Amino acid sequence: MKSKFPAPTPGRSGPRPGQSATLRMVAREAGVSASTVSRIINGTVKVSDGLKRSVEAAIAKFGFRPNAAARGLALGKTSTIGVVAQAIDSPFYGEGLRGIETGLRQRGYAPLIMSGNWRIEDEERCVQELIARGVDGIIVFAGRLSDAKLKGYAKSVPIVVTGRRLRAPRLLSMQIEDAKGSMLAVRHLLDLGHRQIAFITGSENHPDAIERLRGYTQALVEGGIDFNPNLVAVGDWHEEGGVRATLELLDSKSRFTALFCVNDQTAYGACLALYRKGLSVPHDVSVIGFDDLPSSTYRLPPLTSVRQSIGELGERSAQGILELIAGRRPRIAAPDVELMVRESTGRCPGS
Amino acid sequence: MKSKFPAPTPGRSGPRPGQSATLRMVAREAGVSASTVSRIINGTVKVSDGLKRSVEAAIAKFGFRPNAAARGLALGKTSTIGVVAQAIDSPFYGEGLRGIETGLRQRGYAPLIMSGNWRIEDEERCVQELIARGVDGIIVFAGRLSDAKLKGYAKSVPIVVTGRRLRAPRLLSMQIEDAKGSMLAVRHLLDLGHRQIAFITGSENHPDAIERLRGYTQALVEGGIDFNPNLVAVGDWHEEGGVRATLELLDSKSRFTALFCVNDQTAYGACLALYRKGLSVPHDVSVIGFDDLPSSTYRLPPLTSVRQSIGELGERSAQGILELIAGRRPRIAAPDVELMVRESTGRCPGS
DNA sequence: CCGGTTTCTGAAACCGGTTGCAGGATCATA
DNA sequence: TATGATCCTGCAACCGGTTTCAGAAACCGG
Repeated sequence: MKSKFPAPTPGRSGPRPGQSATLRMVAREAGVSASTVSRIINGTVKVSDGLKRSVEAAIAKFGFRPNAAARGLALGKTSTIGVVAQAIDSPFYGEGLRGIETGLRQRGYAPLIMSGNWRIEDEERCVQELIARGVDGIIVFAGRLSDAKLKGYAKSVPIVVTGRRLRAPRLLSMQIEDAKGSMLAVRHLLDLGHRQIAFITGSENHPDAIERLRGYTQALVEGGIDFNPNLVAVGDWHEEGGVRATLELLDSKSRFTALFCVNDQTAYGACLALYRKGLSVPHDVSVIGFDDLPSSTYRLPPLTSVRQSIGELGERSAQGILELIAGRRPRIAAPDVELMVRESTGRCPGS
Repeated sequence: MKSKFPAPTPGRSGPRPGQSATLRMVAREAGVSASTVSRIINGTVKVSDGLKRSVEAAIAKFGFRPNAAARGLALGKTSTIGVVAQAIDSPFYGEGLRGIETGLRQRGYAPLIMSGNWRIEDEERCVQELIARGVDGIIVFAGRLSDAKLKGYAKSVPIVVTGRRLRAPRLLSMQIEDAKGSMLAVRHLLDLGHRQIAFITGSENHPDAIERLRGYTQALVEGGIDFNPNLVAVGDWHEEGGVRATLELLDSKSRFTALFCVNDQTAYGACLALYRKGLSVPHDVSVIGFDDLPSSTYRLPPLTSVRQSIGELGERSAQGILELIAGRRPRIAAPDVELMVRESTGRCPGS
């Protein structure tokens, strides 16, 4: 009953030259059964010292590493966490992914990253693909997927989602304090004597953008200033949108001495546009961003920004998903926002 | 002979609420055998129309997606490509990873990304871990691992490595034309009348840094200028190193009117340091970077840089690894370097 | 109307680890 | 020394797909 079954010949590549060793090969080499080797590797039970030594020798000899697919199949887990990002190449996501990787690595998990490209259907495809790949959990980093869908998916796999507030079993959401961050920024500008403060938002219907706009208006009102819709322009979260929106603002009749941008990349664009128009930051216009990307420290001038430590958020997401997997109900919140004052903001010219 | 074997109870989580359907469940529902369902899904053989329809109905009903671990085990492949990056959060790698993901996605592969953190031992751990996870191939994006090790690993799995030239079976290397890029940059500066051109390198023993330095000296020599070691400073590939190195250069007695940096991030730091010292770019000093990161277009002033389309490099790496997996010997080279002239370079003040 | 194809379909082996159960060896106790 | 408790280890079932082989059904021409 050994091998009536002919070699399966997977694909056309044939048996690999360096074909990795199997558990049974190690077992045969060490003169024990596969179960014993497995138990030694996982430390499931104690085995006699002699055996242990010889098995370890055999493992070393073959350079054996248990096949993850087989192990995953048997255990029903893959030690892999799916991550849905939106654009793997944006500095924002880069930092978050680093945090996630760091958080997962130390527990023996690895991230399987996919990009949603800000498209709801791409995102959905990602989630399904990840589930099919049997990830043990999914982290949705700032997605667009509907709450209902997310809850539904949470039935088949634990989910951590950032950027919204949502309660469901086996799901953890972490909301950045967008409004609070905006208020910090605007208050800082008010303190500097600015009264005409413009705002460049992201895509108009994006929840984060909406919240940040809300914080902006609220802080203005608290400062006794009327909200002026002409001082709000629409960007696209990227530098390009920042340039465009800033030019629009400058072309409109409304004057402003300070500019608060929905994120740092938008602020970068804004600074460039101001520079093109011969305006100096912060002399003529103060500029504040949101996110505090690492490179903001090195802008000219260094950009004042609302810090929301994305890296930390990533690490916490990782921690959260692992807790969920362990069956616990984690109570983890996003890190606090905080204003990093640098050189792109200064006293209002006239004041 | 149904189930004398008690439920294995994987972990403590028990059977999941939304436990995904299995092939046999679908088969039972459709009144056929598992083999038939498998064949229909993979299109291995033709089946009668009626069966096909009812099986598809059953699949849809359960929302069935074949378990990737099981499939991987049976097929001996995982449709996953391991990627060893160095720092997932650097803009450089971000762009490369996007390219890789794009290239893989369309062929049904997904990247499993790990960070080597520029440490050779981390990198090695990554590669081993990836192999254990049964990836079908590995892309090493600008690594430090020795050529010999790499060749060794290539015996167990196809490898694409960027940033060096190396020939081995089942291995494809793609070398960026570092020296050529440097020469483009320096020649541009020479054309603008600069004669004192400084250079900030990366970590001193890094192959890319060495090559870029070589291109720099060669272009100088061709321009009839002696190489002056006092005009070379050491950075760390990051903004911080650029700042430090620039300050060192300024403090030294050697004057310079142009500054070529080993990469864009270093150039960002250099610009900041110049700004701090009251020097204007490009009025007092011209600055050129290398990589042409997306954000370089939006620097103040927009940075002149040697473009080496990392995204394209990533896509080609993806294409290369898939070719290797298919058993072919791809002939793919890195994209050409090209100088993007922007506003951080201008005519030499005195000329 | 029958033997020979051709086409489908199902049973079962297999991928490579994990683990419940049971049997043998070892040890302690009466 | 007999006997029950404790340890250790091997057998074999199982995870969930894939694939070979063989048998059944449908189709062919003679």
